[in-house]
Amino acid sequence: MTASAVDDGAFLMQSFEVEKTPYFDVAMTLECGQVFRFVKIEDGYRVMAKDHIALVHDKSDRYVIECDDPDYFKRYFDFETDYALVQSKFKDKVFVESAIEFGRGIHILRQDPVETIFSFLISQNNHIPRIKGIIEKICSAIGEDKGGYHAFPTLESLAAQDEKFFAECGAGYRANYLCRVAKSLTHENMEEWKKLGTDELRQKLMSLHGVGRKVADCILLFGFSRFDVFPVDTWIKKVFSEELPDMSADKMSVLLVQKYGQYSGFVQQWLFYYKREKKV
DNA sequence: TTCCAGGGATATA
DNA sequence: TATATCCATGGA
Repeated sequence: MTASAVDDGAFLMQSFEVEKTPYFDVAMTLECGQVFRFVKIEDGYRVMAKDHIALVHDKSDRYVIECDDPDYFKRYFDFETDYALVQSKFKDKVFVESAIEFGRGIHILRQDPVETIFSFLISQNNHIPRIKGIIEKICSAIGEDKGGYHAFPTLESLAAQDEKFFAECGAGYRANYLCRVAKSLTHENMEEWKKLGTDELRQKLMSLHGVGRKVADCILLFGFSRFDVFPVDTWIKKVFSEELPDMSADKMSVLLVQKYGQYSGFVQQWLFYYKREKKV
């Protein structure tokens, strides 16, 4: 769908602007693998998040963000964090500094916890283009029709589906995970989960069928804004294949959090993007 | 055509 | 605790 096709939508009543700096780049932020519900439009991106939508227009000196809820997207894009300060903490790490130079404009999005749980369940052993397709099919099928786009489905509507539904959306063997997790989450209170410490919250997440340490850490980072995590996937394994040979992903994750501390999540994302995009 | 992907569950030792 | 195998699917 083109921008003009949705420009007249009743949901795009407000807009705000963000000055361009080296520390925020919409393309990097969306394309770095942390989020799956966005499409490229002529002058920027169309972003769907939970039940919200935004059109991000890339002007020469600024971004103009048309959306249904400016407060939601100001928080979503994380304009509060001082990324220059975070990046300044890693000047002495040679490889990390190269990765920062390459992905300087990445922000860690503040995504909806439930949407993040289902997105990263689908992500396991899967390619990013296909992950996007599966999520889109699920949203189109059972997400609320907002007039021009579909919201991410509510937990109730996800829990009402059987395994066959998720399989027909292309989820493969993960259909069983999605179905079971939807049903078990209806007994949980996300607001209470948000109050938990990182380790305790990880245990909660890993108790869900199909959620291991890596997926739990992605959910912690992107869905609960916990930065003291270091998700280790196939790309991060490649980054550390010489430094940490023959080490399990879980063990590597623990070790890397010890090494990079409270800002581990940022480091992980810079390295992931650098390795995957630049293929170094 | 084969390989591989933002892995995890399960069985086995 | 550590390792091997299986899992659906489609992009490259």
